[in-house]
Amino acid sequence: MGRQPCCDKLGVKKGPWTAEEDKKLMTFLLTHGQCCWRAVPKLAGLRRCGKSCRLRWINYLRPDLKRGLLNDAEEQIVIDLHARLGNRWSKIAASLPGRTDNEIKNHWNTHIKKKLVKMGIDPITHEPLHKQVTTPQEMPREASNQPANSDMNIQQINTNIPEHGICTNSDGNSASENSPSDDSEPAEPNPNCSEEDDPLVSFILSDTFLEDLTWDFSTSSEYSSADNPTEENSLAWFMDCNDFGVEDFEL
DNA sequence: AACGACATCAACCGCCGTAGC
DNA sequence: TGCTACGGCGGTTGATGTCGT
Repeated sequence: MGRQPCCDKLGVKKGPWTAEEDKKLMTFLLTHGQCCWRAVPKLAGLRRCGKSCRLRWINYLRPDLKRGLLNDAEEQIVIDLHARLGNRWSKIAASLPGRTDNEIKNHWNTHIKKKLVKMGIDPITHEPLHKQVTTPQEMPREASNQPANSDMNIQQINTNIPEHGICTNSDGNSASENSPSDDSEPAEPNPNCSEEDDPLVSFILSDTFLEDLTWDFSTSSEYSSADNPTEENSLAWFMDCNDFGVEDFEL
């Protein structure tokens, strides 16, 4: 026998979350922390699937989330990382504190994609649209919606592939815009645009940066005393960070 | 003011890798 | 060793909001 089922489908509520459900989930998680998601709905008194609770917390309730549209700098980071990583939204989100993979994915599909197309850049390959020559050999890659380097692992990507995107050339355009990568092979590192040349990219891709993303809300000094974080402090932090008011939770 | 088209985004679905039994 | 649940991920959907006519 394996484990017990994740959640019995019967009696599990779906659809938009109510303020009361949010309150229950948030209070539970702030009090007990994240344990096994399967147990969360039961312990928190929710008729939801554990997966649903996890998603709600990560995408909406998590106190360290940023609100609002991505700014230009964040957008540029997304574009650059997408050029390297493809649709690995969670990896991209890990480089943007306070942003979720879902949020970035949505923003990509609704804003950035169109912006790139307007600029004449293929949002999938990040190459100029007019250079797109579809050969039979290239079809599978396009069909899989992956960039040329998608089969490389992250380490390879971070160490081997050319760095282009945020880096700008002398015209002020992003290097990826004018990338002469007509061949589908991983190009040699661009001497004019390397990771080392771009401190922002270098920092984002460094282990130090990623390790700093602890998301440990309880350690936020502004809203919790350093040695004794309380639920009240956490709630205060949350209320400051979210655009709905206290009255929504009837607190 | 009413309607349809389009845009946005929260949430669901299904798949995959990992780990427990 | 194989089965199964868990956690996580990316793709997709549908409800809602906004804009144009």
